[in-house]
Amino acid sequence: MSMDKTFDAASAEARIAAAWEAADAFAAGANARAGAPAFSIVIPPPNVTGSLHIGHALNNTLQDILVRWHRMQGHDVLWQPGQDHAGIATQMVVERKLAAEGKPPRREWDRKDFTDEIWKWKQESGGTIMGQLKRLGASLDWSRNAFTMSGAPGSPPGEEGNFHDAVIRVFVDMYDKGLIYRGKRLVNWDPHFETAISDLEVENREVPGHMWHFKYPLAVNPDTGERETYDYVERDADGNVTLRETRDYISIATTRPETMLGDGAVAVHPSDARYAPIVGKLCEIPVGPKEHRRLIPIIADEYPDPDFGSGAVKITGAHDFNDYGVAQRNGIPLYTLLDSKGAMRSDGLSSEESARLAGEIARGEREPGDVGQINLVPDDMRGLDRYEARKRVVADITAERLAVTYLHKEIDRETGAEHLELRPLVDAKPIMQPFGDRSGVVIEPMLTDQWFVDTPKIVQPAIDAVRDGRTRIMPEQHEKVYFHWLENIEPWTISRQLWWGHQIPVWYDEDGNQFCAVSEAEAQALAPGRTLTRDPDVLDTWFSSGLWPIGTLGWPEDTPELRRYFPTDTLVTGFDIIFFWVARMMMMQLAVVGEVPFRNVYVHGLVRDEKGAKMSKSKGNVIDPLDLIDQFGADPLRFTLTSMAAMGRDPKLGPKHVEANRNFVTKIWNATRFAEMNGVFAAPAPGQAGVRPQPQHTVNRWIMGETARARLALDEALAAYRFNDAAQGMYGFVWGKLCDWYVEFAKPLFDGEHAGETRATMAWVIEQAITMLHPIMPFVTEEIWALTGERDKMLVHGDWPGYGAELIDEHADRQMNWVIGLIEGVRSARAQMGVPAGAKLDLVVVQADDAARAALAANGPLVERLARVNPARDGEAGRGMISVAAPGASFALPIGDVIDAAAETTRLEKALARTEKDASGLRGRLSNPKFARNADPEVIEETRAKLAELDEDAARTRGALEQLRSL
RNA sequence: GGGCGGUUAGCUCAGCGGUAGAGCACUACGUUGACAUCGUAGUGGCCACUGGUUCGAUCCCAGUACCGCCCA
Repeated sequence: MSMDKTFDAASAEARIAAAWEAADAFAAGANARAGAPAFSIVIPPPNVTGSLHIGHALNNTLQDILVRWHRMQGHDVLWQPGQDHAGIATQMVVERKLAAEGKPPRREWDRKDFTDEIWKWKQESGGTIMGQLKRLGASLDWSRNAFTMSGAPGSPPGEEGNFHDAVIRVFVDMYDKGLIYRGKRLVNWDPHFETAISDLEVENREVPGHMWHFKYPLAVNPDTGERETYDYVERDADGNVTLRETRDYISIATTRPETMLGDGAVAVHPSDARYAPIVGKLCEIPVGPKEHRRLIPIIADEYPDPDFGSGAVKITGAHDFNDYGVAQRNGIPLYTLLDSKGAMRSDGLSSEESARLAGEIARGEREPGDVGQINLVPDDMRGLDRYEARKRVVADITAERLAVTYLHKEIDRETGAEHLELRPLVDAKPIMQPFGDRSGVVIEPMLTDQWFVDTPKIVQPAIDAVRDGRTRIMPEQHEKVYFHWLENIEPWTISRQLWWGHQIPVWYDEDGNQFCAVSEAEAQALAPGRTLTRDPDVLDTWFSSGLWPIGTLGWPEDTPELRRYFPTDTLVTGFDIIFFWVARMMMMQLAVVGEVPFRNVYVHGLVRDEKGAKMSKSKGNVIDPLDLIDQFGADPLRFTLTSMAAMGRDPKLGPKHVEANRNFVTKIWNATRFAEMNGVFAAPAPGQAGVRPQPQHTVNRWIMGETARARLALDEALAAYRFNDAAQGMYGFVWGKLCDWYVEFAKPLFDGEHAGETRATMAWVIEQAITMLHPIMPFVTEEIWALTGERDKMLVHGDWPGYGAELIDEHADRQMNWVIGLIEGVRSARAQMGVPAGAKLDLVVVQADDAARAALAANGPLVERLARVNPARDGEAGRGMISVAAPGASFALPIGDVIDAAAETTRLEKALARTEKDASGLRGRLSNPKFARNADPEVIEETRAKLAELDEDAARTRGALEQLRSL
């Protein structure tokens, strides 16, 4: 056997992945010891429309590390795969596909035929991301792949499963407990998809907008036939009057003039003295045909901010969430103006009839009741798009001179004549607007009938579970976010006006009574003799993903998996779905099975580009993990993401980082290759492979201790979810200890009396290193494992080491650190004095204590080789020599007559200055009486010892300097 | 406006009571039995600012500035 010069990731990864799959290596319980504890993770289900992005790569790498780590410890591991059906996104993908194929739009399809099309699409293209996860090396139990729509009516063969049953069962259960209800509420409406969406699916973005200022004339007093007037008074902070005028109008500001048509009131703050005289009076909405102008009341409410705009706010309860609240509090009717596409309504009563009824309501002559039939859109605006209607309203009001105006002065450049003009006051200013996160269109608040989960009723157990530690969220700061959201929770809109999803299991009879049951037959049994119609809406996808932990394990059946793996151990996820998903899973699992879904939640950051910018298609800075895998291999990508996964930090990723870690893979590969070339893995004695050697030589004893330290640090880091520490610790051990020192130390030993034990030790250390690295870099380690011995199982099922401090030999440790220090000292002195790297120098022992002599005697050949010196001999420092100090010893290196005394003096003085600076700091501390009085005695002792060491070091350097000067 | 973070070497980040570390980058040297995807040595920091607590603060506390993110 001989190894190639580098690891060929491209060919090896496919081969190894196939071998794992053939061996069923990731199946639940694979490699489990008898009686081992269970460890389970459910994957955050990617959208069925999704493909692997860098966030998935991070998320699944971290899960895979935990899973492989536990599996190698012999635990009973399940990593549950699956996808969610992504209602809106999937429907959108298939609608687009049909359009591209020249087929009719969805509304012209039969519902069943359309969902059949989606199922067809799902079976052809829905598995993309699963294949991509395999390329990443994710060790999910593929045989258990789940889907949030499995088992739904109409699902094709191969999509049988319990998920639909679970979802329906939970809905019925929660309905029966009064936790789900239907009601007419203001919800976020997506005019593109023509469906309600939850507030979490709305993105608020600041966009350039306009604020118009309009005058609402006060009503005409029927007694006098004149418009009402009032004294409008403005005062400064000291109460001095700054403006006083008589007005017959109230001025309001709005960013949405088209909604004026549906105004139900004008509101001012109760403390606002400017408008106190007219609260309770009526004013006129200044749009629409003159003969149908409506009067609305001026009311007082806490909502308006007196300092904002004019301080008066128009109230359109059916089209704004804040206004809705004001309308509810004050009994103001909610007039709907828009249809489901975001155009002005053209249904309902005529505008004349509507205006008449609305007028009666405003004057208190009629109870508001259900105002759904009232359509206050004037005839000539019916059917207009919302933005067209806005232009029309603004133009009409301005033409009528009811816009608030300012005097615009223009001086003619040629004639110098002044031209004065009244212009409408329009502030161009950024406004926050809601957008649908899927459609990208502006969301409309709409008054519609929807289904809600009464979240305030089920939220407390989810809060308590984290409060009392049954579920732990890491990093801790996210607990605050979690609590804050749950403590201020709003009802959750769960109905969607879509076809792709779990249809709501509620039927209505002729009178609109509701019958909720798991099937039509059962609903019919509840309503004997009545004709039932099923609610056409489907459930929010997150309602089903909320049941992911129990649903994937077979609930509502009482399966062995559910008993074995639930609650799951750890959920690994991004902070962006703490609300969407984590909090809802907590609420729902607790509501349905009375148990937390997971014990730990590890929240990782968002992968950014190397400059720290969010990746986005529009910025063009998206990094495709598959490109990186193609270019460098999956292991370097995984290692890079892991080493950047510091808790609470966003990884900043660039290709050069991955390249650097590809070099790390090459480094391990070549260390192994070196070992292999030196017969390290050749024919071990029977039974010797994998057995821990018991070497005598300090070098071998030392590296075993370092291996144990690495193992302790690694397990500690992984147990604390400090993935970056795990990766960086292994990097330091493999590169800094194993390759830089141990391999170099071993070279001379291969020819001596310790050759046998050195080969055995090196074989063991490399085996340990790849075992420990396997969870982070599964491919290259599996390959090395196969190349370096006859194995009875793959490394994916390798035995996780359990050794620790007992392998650390203090004596070997001290001695090798001394040797390393000496070699570094000699190298440093040589380099600074410009001694050619190839030149071999004498090593003169000027002075040495017993320990130093023993260390030197035991490791002579190592020092000679790595410091490039001849065997040490006793002697005096003298002309042409440079000085090197090591603990308990000083050395001199003759570098010939050409020694640059000045350079050597500079070098030593620099070293001395450093030492003295450190020493004086310590001395200052020790001489401070308060330190002596208050500090821990142990600390004082340590400080003294450190100072003594520094003093000794300084004295040695000073001696060398003196000698240099005397020559 | 409310909340949560961050500010440490040129860059990316660790450290979080005892006077600062890593990787990358940079400089010089170098093909010594695996590795140039490499080796050796080095340069580089008022640990954002201002106070406080403490024998001692990069670390704890309070405030300020700037930069992010989330929610209004």
